[in-house]
Amino acid sequence: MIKFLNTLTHRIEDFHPITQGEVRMYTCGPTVYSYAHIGNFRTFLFEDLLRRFLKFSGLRLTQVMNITDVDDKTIRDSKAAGQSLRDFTEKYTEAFFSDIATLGAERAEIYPRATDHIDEMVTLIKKLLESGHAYEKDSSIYYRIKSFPSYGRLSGINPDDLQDGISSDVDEYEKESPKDFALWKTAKEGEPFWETEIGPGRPGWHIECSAMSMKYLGESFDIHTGGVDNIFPHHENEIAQSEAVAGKPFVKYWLHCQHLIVEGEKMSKSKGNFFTLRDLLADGVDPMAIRYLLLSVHYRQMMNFTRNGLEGAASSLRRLTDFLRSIRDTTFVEKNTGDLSPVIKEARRRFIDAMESDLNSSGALGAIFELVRDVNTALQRDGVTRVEAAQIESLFSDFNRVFGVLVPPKTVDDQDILQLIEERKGARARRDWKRADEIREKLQRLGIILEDAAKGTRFKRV
RNA sequence: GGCGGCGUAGCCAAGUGGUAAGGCAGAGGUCUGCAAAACCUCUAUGCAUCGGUUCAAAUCCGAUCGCCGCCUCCA
Repeated sequence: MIKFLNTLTHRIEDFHPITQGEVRMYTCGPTVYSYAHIGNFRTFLFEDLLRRFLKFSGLRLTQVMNITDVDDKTIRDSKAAGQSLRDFTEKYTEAFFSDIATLGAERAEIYPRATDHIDEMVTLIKKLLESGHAYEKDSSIYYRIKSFPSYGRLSGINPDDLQDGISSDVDEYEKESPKDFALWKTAKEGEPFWETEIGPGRPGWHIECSAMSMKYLGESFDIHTGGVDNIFPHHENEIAQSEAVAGKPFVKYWLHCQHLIVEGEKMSKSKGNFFTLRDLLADGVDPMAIRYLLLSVHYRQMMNFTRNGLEGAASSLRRLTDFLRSIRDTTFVEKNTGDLSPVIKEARRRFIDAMESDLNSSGALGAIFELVRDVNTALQRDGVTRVEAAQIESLFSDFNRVFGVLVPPKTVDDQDILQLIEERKGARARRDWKRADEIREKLQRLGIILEDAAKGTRFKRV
């Protein structure tokens, strides 16, 4: 049974999709005004892990991830760049797709752009105006929080307790209550706007997610995710908007990913610890090590992203890939002293149990690594049978369907490397260790590690 | 001020009542021409501190200390 901690109830709950066998999920996507940073990717990869595990569990899945391509920041920065909003956001949208592909994330079914759904948003706003949940003030339109009694349920915030800080009202527009939020912002000089039935202007941030999620997933759907910072006000506002229109529960399970810090400090541009994927790749970091590291810590746990951790993740990953290779390279035995089948079965059970427990990825990895040790021990002692090897391959294949951290080894059989290995083989046969070591060292300088195994010499890149 | 989270070895981290998973790093050993990989052994009588409940607590309760988040359209 899959269980999730539901932000809405603060409880671990059994997961029962609204329609049996089918999951409809909305994951808050990027605001495309710059390259996404490592913290953003933690959330996106958490969503990818969730996506993969739901599918692995046999559920049919429709995932929608929005692209926010109009808001204060995209407008501000496109202006600064001297580009149209569309051209500007297109650049970062493409960068986003390219980055998540590098990190091995599967594609969602639908990636709706906010600017392609202005009509849907206008329709919602009109309904909110008609029902008295929204009001117009100086040509902008606001949501009246007082009109929605359960406002604050998700975040546990009582609107009356909110500090009326000066900064909470950054808009110069007038509102009935400072806590009310903008659904529609009237057109301003020099800013993009849409000519609509509710006047010229642009949407507020929250309404896009209500409009697009309901359009593609229906008025009630199963899962909605995002970073913890979205709980309030973004997701709270989405609930208020959507339920006021539909009159039924908006989302059944809310899942929120905790933030990360970098080298023990909150990530910020001024501290210089603000990493994009490109920064890390330029530093020679393996994207799969980043993926592994980000997935290895439970998603609700604050994680500390460090250089040290990245190196550790790369080593852990290498242990897994080396293990798989030794399974593939080994000569099977007919019979061995210990039957591995129950061990493999137990590892699979523990892996799935952990993942079903609110995506306990650390526990799941623990199960995999224990199997690795047990099988390596068997390999050392006896060897494995063909049947056992097939069971291990099958488990690892399932593991990788969920984690997606093992990439097939590059099959670039570099002719020069093979030739040098062949030459070294001859040298070793002649017991010409000097020449053999020269070749090893030469290749090592090129990042090629030679390993002399029972079945001959093999190489890997570091 | 309001709401919430966290504190487990050098580092990362699982474990929410039954006697401390796992990974990385480190030390010693086995194997190997050397090396790598792998394996074996070692590395927390203890889970921030102090009390309490219990036959039994890292796990439940209370207090204290420390760190952090949200309440600002930052994942």
